[in-house]
Amino acid sequence: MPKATPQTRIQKKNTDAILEAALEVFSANGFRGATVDMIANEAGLSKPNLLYYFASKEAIHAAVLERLLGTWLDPLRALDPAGDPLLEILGYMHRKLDLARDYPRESRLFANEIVQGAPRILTVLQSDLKDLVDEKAKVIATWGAEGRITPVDPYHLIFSIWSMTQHYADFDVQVHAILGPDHDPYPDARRYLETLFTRMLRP
Amino acid sequence: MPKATPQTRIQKKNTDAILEAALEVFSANGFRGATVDMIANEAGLSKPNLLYYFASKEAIHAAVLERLLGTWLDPLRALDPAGDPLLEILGYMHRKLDLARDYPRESRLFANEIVQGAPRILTVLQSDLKDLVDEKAKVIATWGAEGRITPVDPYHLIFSIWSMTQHYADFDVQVHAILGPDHDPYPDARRYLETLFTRMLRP
DNA sequence: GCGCATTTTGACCACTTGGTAAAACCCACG
DNA sequence: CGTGGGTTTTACCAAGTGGTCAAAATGCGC
Repeated sequence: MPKATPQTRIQKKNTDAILEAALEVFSANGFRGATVDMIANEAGLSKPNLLYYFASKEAIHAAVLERLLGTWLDPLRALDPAGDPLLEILGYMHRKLDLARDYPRESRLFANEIVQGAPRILTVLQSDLKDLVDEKAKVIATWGAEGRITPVDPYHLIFSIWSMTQHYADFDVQVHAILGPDHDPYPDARRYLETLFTRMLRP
Repeated sequence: MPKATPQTRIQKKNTDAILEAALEVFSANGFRGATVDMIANEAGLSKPNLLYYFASKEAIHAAVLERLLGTWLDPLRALDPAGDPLLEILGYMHRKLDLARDYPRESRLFANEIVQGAPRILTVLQSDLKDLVDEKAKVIATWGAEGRITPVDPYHLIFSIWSMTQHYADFDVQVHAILGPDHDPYPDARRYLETLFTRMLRP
């Protein structure tokens, strides 16, 4: 087994290839639908070789999730209590929409996990995510109480930003089934969501 | 193999039990995560006995999906072009939210299927669903053009209703990870979504 | 170019899984 | 009764799966 922190050039190259391949395969098939062989194949390695770098299928999945978690939480972390309320919320929505457009596989990976009960990340949701959301919900509630935006339930405001932006990544095939396969939904989505949040929140 | 349309009392009882069990198991584990044994067990039958009623795992899945499709499209079908625009859209949103609350397994079944590329229902989405959405989008666009509601992109309006309401069923464990396991989110969600759509759409 | 640690492979295993075959069972009807 | 249709079970595959292991191949510092 290689050391905990990859050191040699070849270790870094292979672990990177494995994580990239695992993201591709897990996001497209879910945990149980993915096989170690698929991931090894996608990474250009043999199955035993892949298992030389990661102890098990679970371990690969955990590593992929952990690597993504930061990226996934950053847009909310960046919501600035000192900024202009409406612009801050619109900015958060824009960052999440960009994330859905640029990292759809990551979005689908989380979606797969959570739809099936989040057995592998529930504790992280209950600690890190909850703490972060509680903190930012308080900020938004204050803005509402001060009359700087329309007072709305801050938790459900955050849920609505998550759901509407991630929808374009997670339900991508449904969106394209309706709008046509060549239609890029993101420009219109951006305009629509801007209108929606602006009209709802502007005092 | 039993006839195409169940006739005997015992056939009806067993096919019903199988479809109910399959909904439970498929929605909780996805297609590949579900096993025929799990479904048989949940239905109180042996595996070969279950396969006496349905030719294959795929056949069970197809039957469950088909049975649900009507239920899933009805709320949009009921949107009345002759009604009051804002009330019609709010009514649609309410019906979808009630569906998420009362039929979360059905919602998750679709979510699982679509997140993984909808391999088994893509054609239905491209025909039945698309036609219905096109029709209702035209109605909403007319309301906007007539100034009876704020003009917004009707397709993205429909997407936003889907995503925000289904979020409470599909991402249920995440919602509860943040709000606490005993918190019922639906009353607050209803108020929030009413505010959101009313403020966005009221001319 | 030598020797050692790292990396890769081929062969293999135990277990799960979807599905089958045929015998056994049930039970309404004559 | 008893018999014949529908129903259920027992025993069983073949394929696929996650994972192991020892040996072979390959770097890489000296």
